[in-house]
Amino acid sequence: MTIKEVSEKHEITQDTLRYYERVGMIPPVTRTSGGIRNYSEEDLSWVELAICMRSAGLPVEMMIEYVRLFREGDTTIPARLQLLADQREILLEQRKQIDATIERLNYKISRYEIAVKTGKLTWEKC
Amino acid sequence: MTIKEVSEKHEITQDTLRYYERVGMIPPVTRTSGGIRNYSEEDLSWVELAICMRSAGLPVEMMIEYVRLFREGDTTIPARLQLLADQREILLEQRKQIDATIERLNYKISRYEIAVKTGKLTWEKC
DNA sequence: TCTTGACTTGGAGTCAACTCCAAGTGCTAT
DNA sequence: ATAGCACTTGGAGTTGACTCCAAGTCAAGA
Repeated sequence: MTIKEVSEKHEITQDTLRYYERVGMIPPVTRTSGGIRNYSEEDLSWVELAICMRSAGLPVEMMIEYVRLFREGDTTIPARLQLLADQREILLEQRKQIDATIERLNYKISRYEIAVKTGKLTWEKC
Repeated sequence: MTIKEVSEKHEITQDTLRYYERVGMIPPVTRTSGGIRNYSEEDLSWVELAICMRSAGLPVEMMIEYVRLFREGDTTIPARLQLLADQREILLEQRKQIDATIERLNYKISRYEIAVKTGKLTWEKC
């Protein structure tokens, strides 16, 4: 699969795909004899994983570390487990924060909906 | 309340508090006759709101817009309602993404936990 | 009064994560 | 075989959100 196809499939720029590879967020991608990227099934799995982690807001740095450990071999399995568990913890925390903010927005929105009918917003400061 | 007290209360640097005010993410803070910040109840509400929105990952830009509308008066109530509803939509989307990533991590972690016992990870590519 | 320390400002610097660019290479269709 | 286009690289530029700094001000205690 060419870089163009991958970029279209995942709605991500070619520049970003090259950037992910350059910084080590995914392992080096398979190339044609001419040096052109030709993403294999496995390369695609890495791309998909990277996009998934990034879209949840996890740092590029953590994926770089994960790939580094992965390429070091099976002895790093406990370290990888720890890394993934840490990131899950961060996401659970982040989700709590988002839920709190959604709740707050729900409250404000309900008050604004009433205000839209009356044309005036009562008591709250902000 | 002084900037020092506010920064300690919310575990945020004084620099960040001044930055929030400077860019208009919160309205201008009450000052003493000598020009020193003296946060009122209302100022504190704004700070708290700003911190809440930021901790969920919403952009500074949107709070600037909200404050701008707020200061324009009651005619902007429908616009503010729209703005808040849009941000809620973004957060709901973001939460979905986080949930998907947590699910993915759960799966990987469970596989790694098995691998830690056997010392070897079977089949998966990454 | 003089010093100390917390405050003020405007502006510059940093960091993560892209995003863009220039110069060069190589497949493909006419 | 040559024009055109998609690809390559290394490196520079951009954006958002802080974070730091220098120079100055002000209130309070020795």
